[in-house]
Amino acid sequence: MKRITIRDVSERAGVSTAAVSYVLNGREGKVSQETASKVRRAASELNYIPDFSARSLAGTRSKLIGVVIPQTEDQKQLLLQNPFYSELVCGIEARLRQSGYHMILSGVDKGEGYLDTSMQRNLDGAIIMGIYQESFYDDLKRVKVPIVLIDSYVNDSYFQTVSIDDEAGGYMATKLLIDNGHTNIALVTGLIRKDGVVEKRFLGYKRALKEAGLFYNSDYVFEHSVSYEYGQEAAAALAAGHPEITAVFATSDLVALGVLRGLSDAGKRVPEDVSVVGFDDIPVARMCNPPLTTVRQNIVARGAMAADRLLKAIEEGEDSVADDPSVARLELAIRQTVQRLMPN
Amino acid sequence: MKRITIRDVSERAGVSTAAVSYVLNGREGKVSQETASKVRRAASELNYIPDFSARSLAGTRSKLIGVVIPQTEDQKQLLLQNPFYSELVCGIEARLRQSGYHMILSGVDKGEGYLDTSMQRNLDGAIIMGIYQESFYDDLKRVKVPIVLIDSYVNDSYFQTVSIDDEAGGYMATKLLIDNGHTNIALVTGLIRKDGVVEKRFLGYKRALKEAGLFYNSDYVFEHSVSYEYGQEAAAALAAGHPEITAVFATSDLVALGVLRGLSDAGKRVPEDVSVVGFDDIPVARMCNPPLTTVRQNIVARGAMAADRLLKAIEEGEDSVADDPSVARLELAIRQTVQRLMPN
DNA sequence: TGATTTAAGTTAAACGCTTTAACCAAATCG
DNA sequence: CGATTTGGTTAAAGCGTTTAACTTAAATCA
Repeated sequence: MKRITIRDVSERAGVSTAAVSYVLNGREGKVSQETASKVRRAASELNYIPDFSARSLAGTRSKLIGVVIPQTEDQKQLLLQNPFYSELVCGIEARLRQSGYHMILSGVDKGEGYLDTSMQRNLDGAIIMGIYQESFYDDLKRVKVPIVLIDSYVNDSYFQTVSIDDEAGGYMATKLLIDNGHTNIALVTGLIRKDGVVEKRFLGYKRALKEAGLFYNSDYVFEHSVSYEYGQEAAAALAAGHPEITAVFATSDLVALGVLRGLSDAGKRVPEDVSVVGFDDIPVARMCNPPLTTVRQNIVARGAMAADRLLKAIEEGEDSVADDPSVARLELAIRQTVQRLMPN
Repeated sequence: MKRITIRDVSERAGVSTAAVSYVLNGREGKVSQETASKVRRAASELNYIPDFSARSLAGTRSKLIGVVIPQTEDQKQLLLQNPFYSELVCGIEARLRQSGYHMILSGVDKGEGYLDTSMQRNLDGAIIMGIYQESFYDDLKRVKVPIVLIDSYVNDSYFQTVSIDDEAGGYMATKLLIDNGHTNIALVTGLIRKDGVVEKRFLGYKRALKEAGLFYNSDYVFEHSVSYEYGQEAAAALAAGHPEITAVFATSDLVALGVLRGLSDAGKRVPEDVSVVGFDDIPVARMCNPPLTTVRQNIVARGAMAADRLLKAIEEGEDSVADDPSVARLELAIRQTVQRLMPN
């Protein structure tokens, strides 16, 4: 399939290639209405498709966005198995496509090497999900291209963020349990790093307890990793060691699912014996058995927000960047894993 | 960040840019060991990163692979929510990255417009999942670039495929149920199109029945769409209309999960009253309650296979393409949704 | 020894596009 | 009426690579 170039179009329209370029890039005022329409006609008759490599080389936009998600430690695979990330990617892709951009999706190895990718491909911008080591963010800044962070509390005004109020979410979940009469409420969660998503949710948990006049008992927090397996493990430990616990707040649905299984294996019924609330509302949350009560964030919408912000920054230049972080809305998805505690 | 070009490297090494290019692309024999190492040193001292746009323009490989997955009808979003696709993408991405390629992930609108993308970006190849209208494949062929199809029985030797033995899988699932004493076995499935994945599984189902001397009863096949919702719906219908049914084969785990819910809503217990077997073994299959017995295909591995095939075709040229389709292995994942039927 | 092949590099064109400086009428001005 | 502006257009210079064609020097051969 022979490539149709801008030159072919210009010849057909009887104008110069520059004129064609002007028309096709919407440089108003540089060209008369008449030639503009001649050019457009020629282009569509020839079925002209611009070559983005050439465009990119010539110094304009590549219309390529880098999207980074964490990868599994062992296999070096994308963490796309985590529905949370897939959903985000869905939201991002749809919005980018709609604006004529394409997405290069990749995992990064310990935060290294992405600088190369970015330069090789002349990326116009990037969306980064997850948390990486410091040096990764330094690299990112050196590329001098707009960047949006999702799920990250990196404190640097260079980056834009699209976040949720994790603290409020943690509070909502815990409050729901308290309102249902629970007082011994466990927290099952990934590692609580300083300034991480998880820490905020943890803080919300503590605030709710305090507000209700309940003691915060550090024996009730099970903290390790964000995975189904850990949820299961923690539930087993908790059922065995703390029979007085009647409710669990898991800071991620994936973990909550594990908790469900762990409790069931330990002979506890949900929600009769123990209530459980998760966080995220990934699609499985409503498919599992019993359907999981959880804190819903509209993940797809959040992806779209991130894309919007990025595109805005790219197209309207640095100046347009709002430095208030976008904060997506949160609500409770009440399903069947929380039950009022019957005083016995 | 000023871009370091091949010219900078050449000057530093005291050779021509051509020499640098030869060295960096491993053109053996064009250049002496001595200059080669001078060049390499210079390149690494300057931290040279080649510009892929320029490479692509100059007529060599873009090192970009297009990956296409279906999108939802309504929202125009990627169907990445379906874990089956996410897993494939994981496998593909890991392998591509490892070989220095990048992936442009996108959905296509009714099979249209992808030709453009492909030409704009000078894609080196593409991996297509799902099934599209005829014209899409015609477009694909016109780009003259290697293409691997996943989950598609398009009968055209131009395309390479990475498939599984769907018929055998359908047979395995059904046989498992028969071996457990079931005779009234329903099939819940997406639309059975001619030459589709689903048809093959359906054929396996029929073969197992026939082989066991059981009647094929078309009232027992519930055929509509591959979704949780439909599984739920079908299960309701089946429980209400055919109480004699004691087992269900769902041709996809997503559907099977719906069936689980539908049965439970209808007051049927799984596996005590009705046994269920799914297909795919997506991660949720082991997380749901009870854990789903299903036909396992190693989805991630299949993605990797697809990537391997594609890279081979790209790097070793057309001639190297094996025209035997790769067929991935299948096995039963026995969990807790199938029970021996007690004669009453 | 002289002719010929080979090895090691270099030069310069090409890839398809954007963009700037220059150009040319035609219109406007003093 | 000559000088200046202006709207419209063009030719040409990159952008960073690759590669075919060419050069030169050294090695091989008869």
